[in-house]
Amino acid sequence: MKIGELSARSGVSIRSLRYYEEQGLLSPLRHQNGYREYSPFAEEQVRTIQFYLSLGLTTQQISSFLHCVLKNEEAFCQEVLPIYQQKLAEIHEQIQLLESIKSNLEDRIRFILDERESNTKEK
Amino acid sequence: MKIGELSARSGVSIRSLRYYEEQGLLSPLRHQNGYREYSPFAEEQVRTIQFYLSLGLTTQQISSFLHCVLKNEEAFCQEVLPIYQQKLAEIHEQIQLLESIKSNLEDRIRFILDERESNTKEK
DNA sequence: CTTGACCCTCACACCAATGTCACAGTTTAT
DNA sequence: ATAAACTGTGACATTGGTGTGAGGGTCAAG
Repeated sequence: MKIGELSARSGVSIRSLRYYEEQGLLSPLRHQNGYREYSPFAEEQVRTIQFYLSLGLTTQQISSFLHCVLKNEEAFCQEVLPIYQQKLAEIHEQIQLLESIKSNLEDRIRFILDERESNTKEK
Repeated sequence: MKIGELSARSGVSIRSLRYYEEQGLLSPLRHQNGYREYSPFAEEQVRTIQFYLSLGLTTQQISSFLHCVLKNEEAFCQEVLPIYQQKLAEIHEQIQLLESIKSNLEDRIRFILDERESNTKEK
């Protein structure tokens, strides 16, 4: 199938499909006219890529194990676990930061509301 | 004081001080030679800016209320509360997203480890 | 007067996936 | 045959605070 069809089937923009190829995640054949020809498996492959992207992995990380996970169980691919663990640590750190900002904001919002209330009563 | 001193006192890079000015957060006087002259209050002002930035606010948001909070109690400045609330909502959303990724990663890590273990026992 | 330490402005780089043009060739349908 | 619908490459924009460097004034101490 050609790129437009793959895009329609997978819901991923043509731009992104070309980008994935540039990053080594897809390797469609080429027709003599230069058009990309994707195998029927490409659709699932694209969904797999999208899934890993949704976990916050970069195309570079994905490219390091995609060839393996497409042919095997994920658990079989040694490269995956350390990347997951590293990503989990990053996520954890980001959550910590956001939680601390959240507390800070909540405190200050509460303070402002309290302040307003006491000023209202005061009068 | 000149920019180098303010930078040293506040711990904020010269580059950032100039950027804050460009964004309307600081308005130092200028000497005839073009050098910026900061008042002694600038140090606290810069710390205030840094604090709001650490809450994840943009310079644009900060500029909308900085003039007020520098002269009044924060609770007095009407512009602050809606910005805090909006920011809190964003943070909340981001945390939700990260938490869902985190669960996903944890599940998959657990699965991989389980898989390895059962394969080990199997043999 | 010269050296070194400041200061100035302007501008590109960054991070990374995606959107969006511009411009051009190909195929398909009318 | 011509227009519409695809496809190709290339390149810039996005986000926003900060780093960094070029190229050039200013000033104080030796």
